[in-house]
Amino acid sequence: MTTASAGGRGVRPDLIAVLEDGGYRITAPRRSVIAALDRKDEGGFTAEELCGELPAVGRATVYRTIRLLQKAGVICKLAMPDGAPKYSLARIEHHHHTVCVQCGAVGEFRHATIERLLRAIGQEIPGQIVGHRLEVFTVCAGCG
Amino acid sequence: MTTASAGGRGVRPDLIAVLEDGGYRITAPRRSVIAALDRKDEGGFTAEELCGELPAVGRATVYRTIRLLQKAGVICKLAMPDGAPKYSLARIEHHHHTVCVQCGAVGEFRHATIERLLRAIGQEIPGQIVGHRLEVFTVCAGCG
DNA sequence: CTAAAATTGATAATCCTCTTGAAAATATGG
DNA sequence: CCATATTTTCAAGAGGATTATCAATTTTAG
Repeated sequence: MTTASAGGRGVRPDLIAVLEDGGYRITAPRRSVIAALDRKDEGGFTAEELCGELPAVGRATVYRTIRLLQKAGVICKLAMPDGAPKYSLARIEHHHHTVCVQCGAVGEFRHATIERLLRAIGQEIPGQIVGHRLEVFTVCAGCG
Repeated sequence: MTTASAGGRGVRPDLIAVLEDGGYRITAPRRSVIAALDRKDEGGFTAEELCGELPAVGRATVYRTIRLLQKAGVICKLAMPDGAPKYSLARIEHHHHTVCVQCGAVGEFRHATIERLLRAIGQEIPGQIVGHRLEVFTVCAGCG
């Protein structure tokens, strides 16, 4: 298994490049948002949190940038146990999340067997699998 | 693997009994909600949808009854790909969901390997696993 | 440098889900 | 039946996330 949290923090995607590749302009506000994201180490974040960290950037722009990066696949939107939305930077290409039910900290992990398993399931359920979401709820080390 | 949808529709829990066991009163509005749930065959439902089907039952009561059944474990709250909440009746004890990204139909399935896998993951991630959520997004047979 | 095209930002609006409060109705044990 | 605790209702609204508006600003190609 691979974790983004413990030890090697996984690969940090070059978000600027992602925007460039998408044909978007590299503006100061976008740089700010990306810088803030780069500063984030672990744990996921809410849109509002990001807005708070970037008083100089308008809320709309923060949301718009999140959406861009989401479409590009480098940000995932995920749901807390209660359904509240949270975002997390995709450091591992394809991965799943752990969410601490106490503090809300988000981690990433990848487990090859899961992918294999999903393929197996795909052959058994009607219809075609186009995606999935796996969230493991935990009480993290800090909260335990 | 077991599916609730295809073929045998799984076991329908006795929702009235669930409430009785919980020490709750069996009232007419609760019967209505339960009857509506029993009528539901597949696909999950939104709270608002249920309210619409039961004009005689107050919204608050619908929500409260959902919550009761949720706590009792016979209704699951799940999230559509966009995060919108939806509920589904738990016909299979412990299970996961398929969600059609086109029509939103929800199915249930169970795959023993997943449970085993989660246990394996538990030994590798920090903290303690207290739950999980697995949703497989599909384009269902009808929409394909 | 210049103009066209893209982007921003402040605010308010919007959309949703879900909860509240107070009064009226109902289930249930004895 | 009665008394009592539980439940229901309705309407209003809390609360949250996200989006609309649109004039003003900024980027970028040429």
